[in-house]
Amino acid sequence: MPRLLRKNFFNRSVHEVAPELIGATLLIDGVGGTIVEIETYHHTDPAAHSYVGKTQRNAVMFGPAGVAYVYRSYGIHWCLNFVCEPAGSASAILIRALEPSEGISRMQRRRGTPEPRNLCSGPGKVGKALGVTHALNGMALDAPPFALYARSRPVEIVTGPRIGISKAVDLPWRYGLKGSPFVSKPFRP
DNA sequence: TATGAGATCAACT
DNA sequence: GTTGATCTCATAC
Repeated sequence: MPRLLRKNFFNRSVHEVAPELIGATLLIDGVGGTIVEIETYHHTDPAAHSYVGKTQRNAVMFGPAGVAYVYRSYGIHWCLNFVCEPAGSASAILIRALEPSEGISRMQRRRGTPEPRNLCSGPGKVGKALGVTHALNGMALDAPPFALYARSRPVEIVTGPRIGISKAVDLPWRYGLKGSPFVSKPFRP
């Protein structure tokens, strides 16, 4: 049986947590799969929502670790983050892509496409496929509807610059599962 | 394969 | 009024 990740798993720096999340399994209401791509954001990072201080939108980033931070992206998409580090550090990990494994038919229905490689290959797609909404903002990651399982075998990790940002574009804070065809964009060798 | 527009909203200038 | 931690579809090469 896989090991359930508890809240205190997130009570560390995003850069300690991130590599351990690659290969872990994320389910929401029984739907999801293996995490293959994430990005980290930190309060000292100009690209982070929390960089400019606490606002109504990013408030949960300033609270305890081990909860979800959900925000509306481009007015269209819901994007899911995991809040890390002790309270007040305002850092989080953006879930960018999954390899679908559970509830695939529900994801196909929500996404309107049958292609497994296209179900969760981007933060907005993950949000839609897993039914993420604002209602999940601030909710604990170790209680329903969330379920997070540690990876059961070692994985090879690749890193690179983050995607879709205009500040701090060179920081290599994008993490991926090496060779996975389910990432949002290929990692440069 | 690559580039561009439109969708749509909260935060910020 | 402008800008995004984006995606899809259309049109062009």
